[in-house]
Amino acid sequence: MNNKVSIKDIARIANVSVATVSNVINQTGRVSANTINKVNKIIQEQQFVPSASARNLKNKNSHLIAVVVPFLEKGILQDNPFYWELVRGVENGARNHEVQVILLGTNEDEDFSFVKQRDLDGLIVVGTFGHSSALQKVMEMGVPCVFLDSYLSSPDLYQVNLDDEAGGYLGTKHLIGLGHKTIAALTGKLEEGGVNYFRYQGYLRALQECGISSDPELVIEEFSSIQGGYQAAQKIGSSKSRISAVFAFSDVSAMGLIRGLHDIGLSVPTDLSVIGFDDIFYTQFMIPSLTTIRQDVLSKGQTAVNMLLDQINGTVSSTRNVTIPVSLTVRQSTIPYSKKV
Amino acid sequence: MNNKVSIKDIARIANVSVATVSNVINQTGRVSANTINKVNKIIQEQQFVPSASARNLKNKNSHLIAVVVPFLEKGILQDNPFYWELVRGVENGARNHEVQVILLGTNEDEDFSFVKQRDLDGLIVVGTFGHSSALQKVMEMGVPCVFLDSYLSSPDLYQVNLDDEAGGYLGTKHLIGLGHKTIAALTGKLEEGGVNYFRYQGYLRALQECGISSDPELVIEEFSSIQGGYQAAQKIGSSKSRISAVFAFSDVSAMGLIRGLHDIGLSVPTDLSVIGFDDIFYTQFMIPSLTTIRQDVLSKGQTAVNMLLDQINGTVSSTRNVTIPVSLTVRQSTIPYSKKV
DNA sequence: CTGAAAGCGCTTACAG
DNA sequence: CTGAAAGCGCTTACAG
Repeated sequence: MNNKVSIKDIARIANVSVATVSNVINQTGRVSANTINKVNKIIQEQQFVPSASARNLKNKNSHLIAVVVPFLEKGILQDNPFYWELVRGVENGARNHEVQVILLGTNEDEDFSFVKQRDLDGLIVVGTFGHSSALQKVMEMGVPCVFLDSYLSSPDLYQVNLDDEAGGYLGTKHLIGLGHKTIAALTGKLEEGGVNYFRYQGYLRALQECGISSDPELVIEEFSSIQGGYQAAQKIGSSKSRISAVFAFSDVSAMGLIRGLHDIGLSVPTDLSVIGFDDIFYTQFMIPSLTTIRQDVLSKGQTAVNMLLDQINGTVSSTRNVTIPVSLTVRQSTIPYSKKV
Repeated sequence: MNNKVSIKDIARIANVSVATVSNVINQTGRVSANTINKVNKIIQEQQFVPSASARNLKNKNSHLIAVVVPFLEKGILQDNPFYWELVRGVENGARNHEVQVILLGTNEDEDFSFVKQRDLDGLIVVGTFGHSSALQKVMEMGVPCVFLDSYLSSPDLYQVNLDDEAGGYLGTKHLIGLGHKTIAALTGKLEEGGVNYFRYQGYLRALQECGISSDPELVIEEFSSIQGGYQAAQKIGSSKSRISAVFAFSDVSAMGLIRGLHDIGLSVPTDLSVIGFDDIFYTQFMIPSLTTIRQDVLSKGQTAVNMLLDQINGTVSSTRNVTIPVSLTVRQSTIPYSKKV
């Protein structure tokens, strides 16, 4: 390629030692103002950029972090705009601190050898579970790590989670407040300790608080995707219970659901009220626009990098556990039970 | 951190030289079967992973590529699921070839010094223009590179583009075939040589072919986003021309448009037909579902990595220019002019 | 078939 | 204030 100029070349041209060049680059040691200027000028002229590999070899820090997201199926990342939002946040946070981010998909049998191989400074792992082997391996390596949406029980771990329980509660309360009593929950897979699990707990709490008994028949565990939502419509349409509202635990499943209901002759919100979760970009433009529980995914990503960098730099950060708040955004897809046709 | 084991440790334990260990790792030189077994066993036991930095320092290849995507605003990546789709494709393609991918946002004044710094094997650059300074810099460095959606005139450059002109043509023909004659184009920014520009050329060609004169009044250059589409609805609603159909050059703008029309009392498709472009994940679940020009973004990303890796490995690849095909997907948002109410 | 040695491009005590 | 030298963990001729 281009015959790269090295610190040696700079030293030769400037008539100083490489140690001195190194010192001006890193602003270490004592160097005279004159030398500093001379060397810097030559660095400019030669467009010299220090080699990350060589530095890494000495320093053991790569200024590289990886964001590790789970694969949907073998070898392909999840088809969910949610991850993009997250990754955007991470890129943004990392950029301001001069570390670069490697994007990596993993399945359960990942051995995380890339961490050693590249001497990664840290890891952001999204959506693991307590029983996952990933967790074990990462802990063994002792590499700085922040877990996202993972709800791990060990208090030593750095984690950022959403206030999922509150979200489940808020959404359900909203529906109850509108006079709905038979409220289905389109939960997605309900793994104990998973994101959906906590949203479900919030749903239950709201119900209980209002003296509405929960009914297992109203819990639909369809896969939390647009297709899952679409299929759930069938079950809801044919339910014996007189469901008047549905709480979908993701916006994408709400979207699929609404279309599914439409296809079997049920309209939102006139026949059923629907509330989603996430507040992805399209919700406010849907017809009807979607009432939802809002979370700030971008800031979730940013928070995660910041925690990671604090950890890497040994900055004392007292909090290992951050919970991102949620809020209710009311739009057109939910109406009072009394206005139902 | 963890006291990493090096090739030296392996050599010591195995009672051989580091050269020999290196040879078994890389399957180079001549090593006896016995030694190979012995060394490999120890490598396993010690969970030895060679240091990428050390290797890179010798070999000058980092097994690292970067995908460079433009920022929306200062420091934050574009809020468009399209990029996630692309990046997914890249990750997938890279994974199979043991290179890892760094995700990087850039603005116009990026100096690309990270390429030298990290000794990147290659670059995938999305959405540049011919006049961009990025292009200049990348060419100067002589680093292997593939441009996506960039339409650069130099024939030496490796490029992957969509058949945008055909897309514009196909969509317009569809509308004309349905009997529409006054067809607005919601183009997004029309930079010459840009993606939207070619879609627009296709639109013009279809019009001309059918003897319909084009009318500049029907071209709306609103920003190609959901908000842009929403705002465009105003212009269309208040147009003097009796517009019966709109070709939105992106699905997201079509989504915003449909909602915007709805808010001023116009329904799709009864009052106006609307066709989009891209076929993003939600289109078929919209109410009405969206007729659109489909492109396979995932395979676009995969194609790009493959071209890049061929280039890096010096594999003879005759084609420097790949054009991804488009197709028309007819759904509910477009109906015959005659059925208009 | 195996090993000693140089060198990739840096940083970091240490001496002066 | 400046420089000589060792060393980070590998690879690669070269000798044997």
